[in-house]
Order: sequence, then structure tokens, then C-alpha cells
Amino acid sequence: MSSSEVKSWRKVQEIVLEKISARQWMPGEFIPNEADLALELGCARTTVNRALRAVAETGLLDRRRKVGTKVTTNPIRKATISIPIIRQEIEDKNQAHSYTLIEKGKYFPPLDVKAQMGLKGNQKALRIEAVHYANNRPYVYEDRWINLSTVPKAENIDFEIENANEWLIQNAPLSRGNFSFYSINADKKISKILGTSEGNALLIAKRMTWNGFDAITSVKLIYHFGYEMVTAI
Amino acid sequence: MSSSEVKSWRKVQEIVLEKISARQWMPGEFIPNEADLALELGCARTTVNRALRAVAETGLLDRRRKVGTKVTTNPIRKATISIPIIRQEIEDKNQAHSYTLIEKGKYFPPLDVKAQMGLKGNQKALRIEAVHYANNRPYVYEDRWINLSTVPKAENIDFEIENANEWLIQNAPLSRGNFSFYSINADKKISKILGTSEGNALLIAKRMTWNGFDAITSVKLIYHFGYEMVTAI
DNA sequence: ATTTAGTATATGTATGCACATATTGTGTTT
DNA sequence: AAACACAATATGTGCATACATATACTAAAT
Repeated sequence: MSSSEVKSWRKVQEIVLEKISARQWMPGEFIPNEADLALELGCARTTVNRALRAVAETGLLDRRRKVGTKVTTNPIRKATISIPIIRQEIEDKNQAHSYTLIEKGKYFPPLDVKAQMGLKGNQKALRIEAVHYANNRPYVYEDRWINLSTVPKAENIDFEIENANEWLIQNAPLSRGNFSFYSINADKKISKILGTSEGNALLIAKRMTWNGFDAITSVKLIYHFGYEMVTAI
Repeated sequence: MSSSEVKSWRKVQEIVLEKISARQWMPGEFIPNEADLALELGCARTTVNRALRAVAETGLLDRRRKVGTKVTTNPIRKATISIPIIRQEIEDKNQAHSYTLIEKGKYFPPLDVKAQMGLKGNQKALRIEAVHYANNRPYVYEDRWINLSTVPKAENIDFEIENANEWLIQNAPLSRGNFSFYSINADKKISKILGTSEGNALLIAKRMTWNGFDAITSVKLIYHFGYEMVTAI
């Protein structure tokens, strides 16, 4: 069938996706092992391995040593959402980006931030509040806490000129993090900042990032009314 | 330096990440080519290739044939958000899942859904409205359109018993999709369904899935007030 | 019956080699 | 000067082979 002159791992991947999609390999079912597939498709096991690994990365296959490879039962598992630099996101929509710093100073962060950063009682953190605009209309409000014991340099940066979002990406080394989305009703302060009515439903993306075990920053991005965050599966 | 007895591509990856993180290789700068790196690290080029590919996949390196590999100037953070089956998500929190079908019938879908599904003027689609409960408290309202030309079987399924979310995952092959998040204020109908007050800010996850070029389903999940969707980067 | 040890097996990885492919740069022809 | 051909180069890929590693299964020891 599908064995006619295969060569690239992409072709193998295509065949595999096809078999899954056509339900020739049903969810939960084990697929043939690499060696057999290689034989059937007329290529090296390495090639099959490469293809299966790629498919597994998308979440459509589940692979375990000695056990085998099976089709994932609930396939729509992973959506990769990319978090661009805010300025870039705005410019990609062909809109002009501008930025205003509302507040920069050292304060005691709220308890949840403090706990996540592992700060002691007497330690302050750097608070940044800013707004990004697209074509001079409020786009997103940035409410950020920076851990000064991890990124001490941040204290002396002029965040009027350079926005914290980009500065951190450029200057704080890579990290792991977590991410969450939720929704709030605009209060008086936020509605004023974002130029919307009080009570309007706003999307929030909250992010916390670490470098190893060192917390770097915790940021809450509150988007303008009507904003939709789009991503592809 | 780092050349002491390297063997696995993971080790190479680690070294590479370290060099980027330590800004030994600056953003925008070309890094040594694979062959040189292999020599320096004492391993095969294949191994270096594997490592660099992996790093490039995270967005930290930019690779082009003949040109070379450079450190990305504006790394885009990628968050992988996993979309579990609703019942599973609830049960994972050790809560009891229950489910009520509100509506099932053939209707003309709204224009955006119609366009996305590529339906003609006289074609109806299957509308499913349902609510999922966690410990008998409303968890999420499911507002779904199913493309009957792609999944004709859906019409005869008893969605009182089997919930559409799971049935589709099990029975409709799919290949791609997109995803978006936004926020709305609860209207009269939704607030009643989700047992919350009118006007409250609710998180919506909207999803559209295709198999090849055939649209399968479009679904809007409106979560209960206070819901937070968590994911890891 | 329970623990332990051993073995078989499917995937994971490393390597050397060869060739493919994209892209830049160079040089030659018009 | 413009067009074209060609070589040089870095990454991309395929393959055969060998060994590593996780883990299910089985048999032996307690």
C-alpha cells in the first residue's frame, strides 16, 4: 500500500498522520513497532524513529520504551501559544506601538507574588506599571513585579524609555514559567487606564517566570475590552 | 572548557543553552558551525545537529542552510497549553462530573461559523448546547456546532447520554485547528445557566477543528465565574 | 504468596558516512 | 552592467550499525 518508494521522514510522518486521521490506527491502539514499520515502508528504523518522534511531539502519539507507541486517546491536547513581544504583536497588525510608564518603584509585593518569588518579609520587589498603545488606543495594561535579587540591574534601568517587557526578554536569561488566563470585570482604575467602561469583561494573561530556581518576574497583562488571543493547535 | 567528555545530545543542548544564557553567544550573533562545534565538544556532527535542532525548536536559535545558526534576537516564548477532556479535567480535581444537554437540533449557524465551515446558504448544522457540572455546580457551558457533511453520524447520537466533547474526540478524526481566548460579560441566559450574576466577566475558549479541509466542529466553552485556565511554558 | 533476579523487547541515542538542498558569493559571458 | 553558470558552504537528511535504557514478563528464591 503505502510502501511505494518512501524516503524522507516527512513522508513517513505524512503516512502516519494519514493512518491516524483515517482511523486505520484507532485511538488507544498500539501501532506497529519501529522495526516493522521501517520494513513495511522500506526505510531505515532511524527514519521511522524521526517521524514518530515528530508526531509524538504534537501529542498525537504516546511513546514509551519497551512498551511501544500508541495513538493518544484524546488528541486535541496541545495548543502551542506563542507569546510575542507586545510591541511586535502590535506592529504585526500594522499598528503603531507606543508605551507609557505609570509607576516604577520598590514595594512589598502582594502575598501570592511574594510566595511565588520566595521573598522574605522585609524584601521589596520592583513594581512596574505601564500601558502599551496600538495607534494611540490602549492595548494592554502591564502590571509587573521584578525580583531584584535575581535581576538587580533592573533597578537602574529607565523604563520610561525601554519597556520592561522587552528589556527582560533581552536581558534576563531563559527560564521556565507558568501561565494562566482568566477574566475580570474592569474596576474604576483599570477602566480609566484602558479607556473602557467599568464592569466590562477583560481578558488577563498572568505569567510567572523563573531562571532555574530563581524567580525573575511576575506579570499580569490586562488586555483592552474586546481583545481576543488567537493561537493554533 | 566545556569539551570534557560529552556524549549525549542533551548534554550538548545544555551547553548550548548555557552559552546563550551566559551571553557568551549574544543575541543576533552567529554561533560556530556544526562541524566545528562537534570537534570542540568531541562528538559527532549528528549529535550537535540534534541538539541545535532541539534548541531551535524552542525558538532560541535561528537556523538557515548555508547561512548558519544564530541566536534569536527576540525569542518568542512558547507556551504549550493542553486541552483536556472536560470530564477528565473535573475528575482530576477530585470532583464529580455531571452533564446536561440543553439543546440538540439542526439550525442555520451564525455567519462566522458558517463561513469557517464553508457551508452553503441552505445547509444546516447540528447545534449542541450543554452544561458540565463539577460537584453539581456549573463548570462550563458548551455551545457547539457540528458540521454534518463531515460527521453525519453525529445526528443520530444521543447526546443526553454521551457528551459531545468526548464523542467527537473519539469519533471524528482531526488534523488541525485553532484556538482563541477572550472574555465576555454574562448575559441573562448565560448567567442563569452558569448560576452567576449578570455582567460578571467570564472566560471563553473558542475552538475550531478541521480534518484536512473539512471543518468538523466549532465550539465555544464559557467557563464559570472565577475560572482560571492554567498552563506551563 | 512475596520478593528478587533475570531476560526479552521497543524505544532512545551515538556515530561515520554519503548525499541532498538552500543560499551566498564569485567569476564569466553577453 | 546585467545575466548566467558554477563552486563553495552550512544545514538537512538517510542509512547501517552498535549499544543504552526503561520496563513488562517470567522464573527462581525466599
